[in-house]
Amino acid sequence: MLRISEFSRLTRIPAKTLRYYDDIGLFCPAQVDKFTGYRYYSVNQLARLNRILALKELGLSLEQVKDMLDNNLTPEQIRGMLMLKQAELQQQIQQEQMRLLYVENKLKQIEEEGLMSDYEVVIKSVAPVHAATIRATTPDMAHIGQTLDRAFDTLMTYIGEHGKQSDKPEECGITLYLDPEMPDKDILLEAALGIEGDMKATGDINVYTLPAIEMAASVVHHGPFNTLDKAYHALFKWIEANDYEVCGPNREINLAYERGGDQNKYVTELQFPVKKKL
Amino acid sequence: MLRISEFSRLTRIPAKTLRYYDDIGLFCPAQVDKFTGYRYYSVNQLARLNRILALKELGLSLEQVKDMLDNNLTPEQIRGMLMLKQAELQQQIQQEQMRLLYVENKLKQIEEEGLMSDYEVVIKSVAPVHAATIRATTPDMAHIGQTLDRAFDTLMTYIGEHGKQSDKPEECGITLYLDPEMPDKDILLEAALGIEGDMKATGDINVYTLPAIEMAASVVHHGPFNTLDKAYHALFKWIEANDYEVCGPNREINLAYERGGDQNKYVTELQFPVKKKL
DNA sequence: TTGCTCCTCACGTCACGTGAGGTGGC
DNA sequence: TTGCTCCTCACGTCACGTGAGGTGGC
Repeated sequence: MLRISEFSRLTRIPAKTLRYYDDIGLFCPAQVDKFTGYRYYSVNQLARLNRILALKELGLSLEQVKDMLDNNLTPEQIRGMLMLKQAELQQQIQQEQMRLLYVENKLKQIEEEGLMSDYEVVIKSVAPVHAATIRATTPDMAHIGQTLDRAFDTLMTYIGEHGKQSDKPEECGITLYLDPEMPDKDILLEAALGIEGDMKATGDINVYTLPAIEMAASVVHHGPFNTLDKAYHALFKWIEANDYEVCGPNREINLAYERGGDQNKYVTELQFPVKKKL
Repeated sequence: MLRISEFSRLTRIPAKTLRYYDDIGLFCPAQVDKFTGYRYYSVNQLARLNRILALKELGLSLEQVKDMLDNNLTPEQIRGMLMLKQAELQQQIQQEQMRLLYVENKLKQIEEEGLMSDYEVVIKSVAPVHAATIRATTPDMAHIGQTLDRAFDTLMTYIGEHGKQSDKPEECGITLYLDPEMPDKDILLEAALGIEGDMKATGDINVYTLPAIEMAASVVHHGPFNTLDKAYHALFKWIEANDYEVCGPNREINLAYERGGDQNKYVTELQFPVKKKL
């Protein structure tokens, strides 16, 4: 019989850990002195301990290891647990590789642009928006302001007469860009305002639910619209560098906007639906 | 100003998490009602929040994120943190890939041999052993028992006269196999017994410290020596399947052995120094 | 006998999640 | 007014590590 420190030295498992395994009933000493509480281990216990260590190495929790060893599971159950673990590990590896790419790109960015950039891109999901919308075109970005003002005016008037506007800040001014950019072509866009309850559509006005976006690359721009291109640029660069690709029409969300108000107080979120390449 | 639930919906961060970030001083509401304690957030806070989320996505801890945002670190410090994280991630990925391989092989093994095998291989380190040793050769494995008995007898006698034997169970009978297997050649081996303190060498007896093994693939065999080949077989198979390679002389450790005693009570550990391929 | 080893609490870790129980706001 | 939202504890998670304070073994 070996004392805990001897068994610890033999197995290279810290004594504290052996005590812990005893506490949770995973691996108990062959014998415990009734009076002193001293734990005594036998070399025959190495079989079980090695089984535990091997299963732990697979990434299973101690709870799962205990399950596998004590509740003699069917081969099917064991296969099931291992296959689940396999899938988990594959996912984790993917995630870590993504993180690694993030870190590498952040390092590059710091070298190129110095310290932290003004635009931090995050991946988020976007909820569906029940909205009234209207489509419009504009020949170039220089006139987009007027086009949108007119579109939103029409929408507001219509909603005021036929229903109720949503008061959620993220639904109070959404612009969708429907076409991928085409030089020498009009830009097709859709203005949308969230509404509460149902409402009928008429003529130019559509009423439907903008779909949720599972994965949107999002960036927030503070300040006037005429510097929005910087935000777009940062976003494109990030998407490219981190192996995403755009997979749907992008949106602009007016989070703080007042027509004629102080443009420095504007807050606009850009959302691009994306998916991982490959 | 937005209430916590609104800000939570907008950012897709659970309210509980926002409260937690407030608690730890990482991200506090723009305003807190003195009487009700209600938290109020502003869309202008999105800049900081996104910065936090982006850095968190890199795998940094909230503590580190706070550091980077609040203690305006030098670019060099920030680069340092990111490069450290990069190295950590690379290591983690390697580890997970190893685990994945373990799981896959365990699945294969279950298919081939049914449920759990008798031999669980673990990777462990082995401490250096200060020992007296003696070399011997044997023409084939059939005569190894006698060869070793003689070698250990000689050692014991010598140690009894010139020093003191170690009482650590893992040092009471070590056999090293010095040659890679060569058919038609004698097998060269070295018997070693741990000793306490120093001791002079004479003639055939060497006194030195068996080196530590950083990574040893280890398996424990219970029962008579004539079935040890099963343990060897399991070990070789495991090493091969999991992309390790042997990188030094292997050892047999007698953990429970009594000459002429009940062979079913024998416990023997096999240790192969290994390293990862590639 | 003295120092060594072992023992049992109890608390900390990390980023929250999960109630419990209570109060303000509309 | 009623139900909804928000608040603050307090506890749990996972696999231990880190003391504190005390006792048996050689």
